[in-house]
Amino acid sequence: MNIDEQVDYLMQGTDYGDPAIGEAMAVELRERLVESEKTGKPLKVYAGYDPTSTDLHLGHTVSMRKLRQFQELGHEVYFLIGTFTSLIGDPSDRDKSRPLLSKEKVLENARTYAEQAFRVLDPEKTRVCYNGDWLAELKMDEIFRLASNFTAQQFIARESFHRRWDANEPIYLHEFFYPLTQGFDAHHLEADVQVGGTDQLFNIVTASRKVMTAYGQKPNIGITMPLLPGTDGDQKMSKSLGNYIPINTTPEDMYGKVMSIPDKVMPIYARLVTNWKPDQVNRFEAGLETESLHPRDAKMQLAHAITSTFYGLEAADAAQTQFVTLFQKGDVPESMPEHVLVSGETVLDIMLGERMVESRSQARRLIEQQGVRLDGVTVADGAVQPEAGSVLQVGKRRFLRIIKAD
RNA sequence: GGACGGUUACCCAAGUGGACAACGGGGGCUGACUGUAAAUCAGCUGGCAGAGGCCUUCGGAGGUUCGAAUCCUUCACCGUCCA
Repeated sequence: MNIDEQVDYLMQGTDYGDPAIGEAMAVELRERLVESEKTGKPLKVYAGYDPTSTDLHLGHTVSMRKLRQFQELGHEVYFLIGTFTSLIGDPSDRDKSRPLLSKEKVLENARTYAEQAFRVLDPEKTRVCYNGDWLAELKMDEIFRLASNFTAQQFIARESFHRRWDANEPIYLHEFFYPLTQGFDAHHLEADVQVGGTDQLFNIVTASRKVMTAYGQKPNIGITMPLLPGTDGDQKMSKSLGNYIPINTTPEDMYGKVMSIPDKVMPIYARLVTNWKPDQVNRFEAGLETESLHPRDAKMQLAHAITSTFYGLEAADAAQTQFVTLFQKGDVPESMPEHVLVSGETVLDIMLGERMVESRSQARRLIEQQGVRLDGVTVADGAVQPEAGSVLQVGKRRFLRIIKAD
């Protein structure tokens, strides 16, 4: 790829709200790429992820894919785990402050982050770092120096703070420091490029660049990507909203969760979380618009494509087959957990013993609601004693094969 | 430090002495329907027991009362405003 193609490739899919910012960033990126080619020094590219929970999800992979593209072009990627910043909590686009996490919790969450990230990133070309390593060492005078580059008004003007200010809701002082610490990360890493979601626009474009400038560095280039909506199709994907698709799950679960997204967000998913080429995405969207592509088939393609990038083609095929069997044909899956029958056991006993339900009351309720089947026949009475060889189905998704002891 | 307000089930939130296992919404679950785990509609959503009974729950502890989520005391935590 020549430089212009590289710029196009790297700017593809970015979103800045204000197109002027995007153009400015593209120009700077081009300069930086030219320079890198001349000196032979790869660009330092980073994105930070706050370990506020144990799971990375599809939403995180949007920026990770962008990092991956930089890797493909030979640049150096820093996968920054925000062990320090997550203690503060990013106030971006939140209307509530987040409770402070404990240090232990953060470290526990961070433990498998890198591992999960390597499902997208190239481990060979990725450096993992933790911002607690340097942020915890910051001295007060340095923090003051950083803070003196900003005014309270600049922060209050941000929508997330503004809303809270008007609503008389608390804005804690430490929340102001989040963007500063992020800026310090960029400074510490001597980053050329910082990748993040559009909600990071202020943190990256205003805060980080200003901090770097204050340190006499060349400000990093911001690459901001659109936010991926969650499975509700409305709000941004996040664990706390429960509308997320984790990376660390089963292929079947991932496939099914993608199938549950509303039709309207299929194009965004195609654009942000598949490996499809732009013309492929365009064909997909056009197919949906002209209705030459059936929405169900489209979603199946999407689910298959997404699942296969994380688990491989074979697993995606199997997940698809299972989905068709279970939900389109209403059949029983090929494999399922087994339960060794103890004589005298009732359906109720088994449901509870195998933790298919949390309590006997819940089991009773399910039976009343006709949600429990034995070999496809609705169970009317929890006291029924199943025979070995039968299949117990609870709800749509939970299956158990009852086998006899040998 | 002062004034006022708050703490209710997974989340938001009503309830201010009995009819409260606690309105309503969200979420979740089940069923019907379907192209999907979408949308829509209906039901369920503390536990134990099963003909309607018992136990635990409304920040913690104690008290008043035949009876308390509701009143009193006290403790803890939180918020807004004023300093």
